[in-house]
Amino acid sequence: MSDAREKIIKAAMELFWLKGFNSTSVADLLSRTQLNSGSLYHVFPSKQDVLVGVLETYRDGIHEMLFAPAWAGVDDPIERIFALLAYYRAGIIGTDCTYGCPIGSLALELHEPDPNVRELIAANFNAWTGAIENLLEEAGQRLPKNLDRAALAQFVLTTMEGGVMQARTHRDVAYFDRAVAQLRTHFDLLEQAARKPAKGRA
Amino acid sequence: MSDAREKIIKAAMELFWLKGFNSTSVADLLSRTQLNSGSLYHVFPSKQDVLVGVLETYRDGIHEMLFAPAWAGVDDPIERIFALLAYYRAGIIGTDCTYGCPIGSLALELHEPDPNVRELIAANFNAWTGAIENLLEEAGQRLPKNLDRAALAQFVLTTMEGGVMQARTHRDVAYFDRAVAQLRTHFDLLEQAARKPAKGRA
DNA sequence: ACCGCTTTTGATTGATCGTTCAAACAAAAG
DNA sequence: CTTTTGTTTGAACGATCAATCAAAAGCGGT
Repeated sequence: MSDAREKIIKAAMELFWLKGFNSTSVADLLSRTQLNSGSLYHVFPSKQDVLVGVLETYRDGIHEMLFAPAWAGVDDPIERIFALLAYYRAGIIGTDCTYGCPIGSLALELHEPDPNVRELIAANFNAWTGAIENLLEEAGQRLPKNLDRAALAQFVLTTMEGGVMQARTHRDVAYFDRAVAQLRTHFDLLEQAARKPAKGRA
Repeated sequence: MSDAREKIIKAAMELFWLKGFNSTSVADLLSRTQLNSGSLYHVFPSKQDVLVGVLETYRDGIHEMLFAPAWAGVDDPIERIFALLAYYRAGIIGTDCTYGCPIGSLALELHEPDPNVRELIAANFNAWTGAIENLLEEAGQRLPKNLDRAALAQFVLTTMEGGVMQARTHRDVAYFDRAVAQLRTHFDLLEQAARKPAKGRA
């Protein structure tokens, strides 16, 4: 079986993340994997198919690669949401505020993406927000009954992506922290509103 | 005086927005402006300096290019915030959900940006959030006294960027709308909290 | 008309891009 | 050993990239 495929995917995951898709050349992938071009093109029809493989790997491995480490030792559903954000925070710190979400960066870098690619990026977002939505449902009556859980789950992703973008741009985690703090306030206010009869909209 | 510079900047603003910086070739700029390469390189030392010019133009023109049209006929400070978001919404609709924030896209596309470029992107974000912060201060006692206005202003940008990213990825404005709706809820809850003695954190 | 300076022309450069393919090689089956 | 099938080699291709530069053209001042 071709372990070449795995080597390429692994290298591509890192290089696309570090340099982006367009700025990563096939030559970069070859030198990183110590393969020859023919081997790559024996496994992947084109560079774009490498990207497809990368996105599929992220999508299929989101639990063991992302959620499992982020949620280790955390059981409370709402705290798991903020534990996930804390996990991204660690990524920001660990890269000297250079961190970018691998999916989000691709989402904005690829301006005229292949339909397959765009749908795979969307599928990654769906896997992410879907897991958050489960946590929100698990939170039950702690949140307002009529709250749109899917919308709030998307909002958590919004906060993460927007916070990462600004932290990276300013080279300062504080921008991410402030975004998370605002989201925490939002959750606090929602929990507060769930406790007493709703007065405003929720 | 060189109107070549203006022509190039104008073309680059559109092409960088449509295709991104890396995917826009100097040849693209030349064919769009009907100039020769020598003319471009007479005015700009390199392609990157065109990007610098574009970012400076955005930064210097943010009021007349963005805020003025978005805020026409809207006076209430908080409604101006949502009028600005509605203006982005119009951009999403007008591009068949292909719209990306010109600055945000560059922020994520450029992985190892020149320090000048990165600071210019940061300056654009600062100009944006600074204007929002002014609106929040203008809102006065309608918001909790101890609310961190700068943090909330950044959160508005976070919401816009994250919402635009998701709407574009899913090719569906609803993702942007839901993000804005969550932010509206957040503002409602804050205004509500400002009215009565604060119970939770704010 | 002439000068000095700015601007434009556009062919050309060398580098790098993604991709190809005939040939060599490896491994398993007959 | 022979054949078949799958995999790797790596030089080469044409396209495209950002950037160059000597020569030509424009132009205000005298």
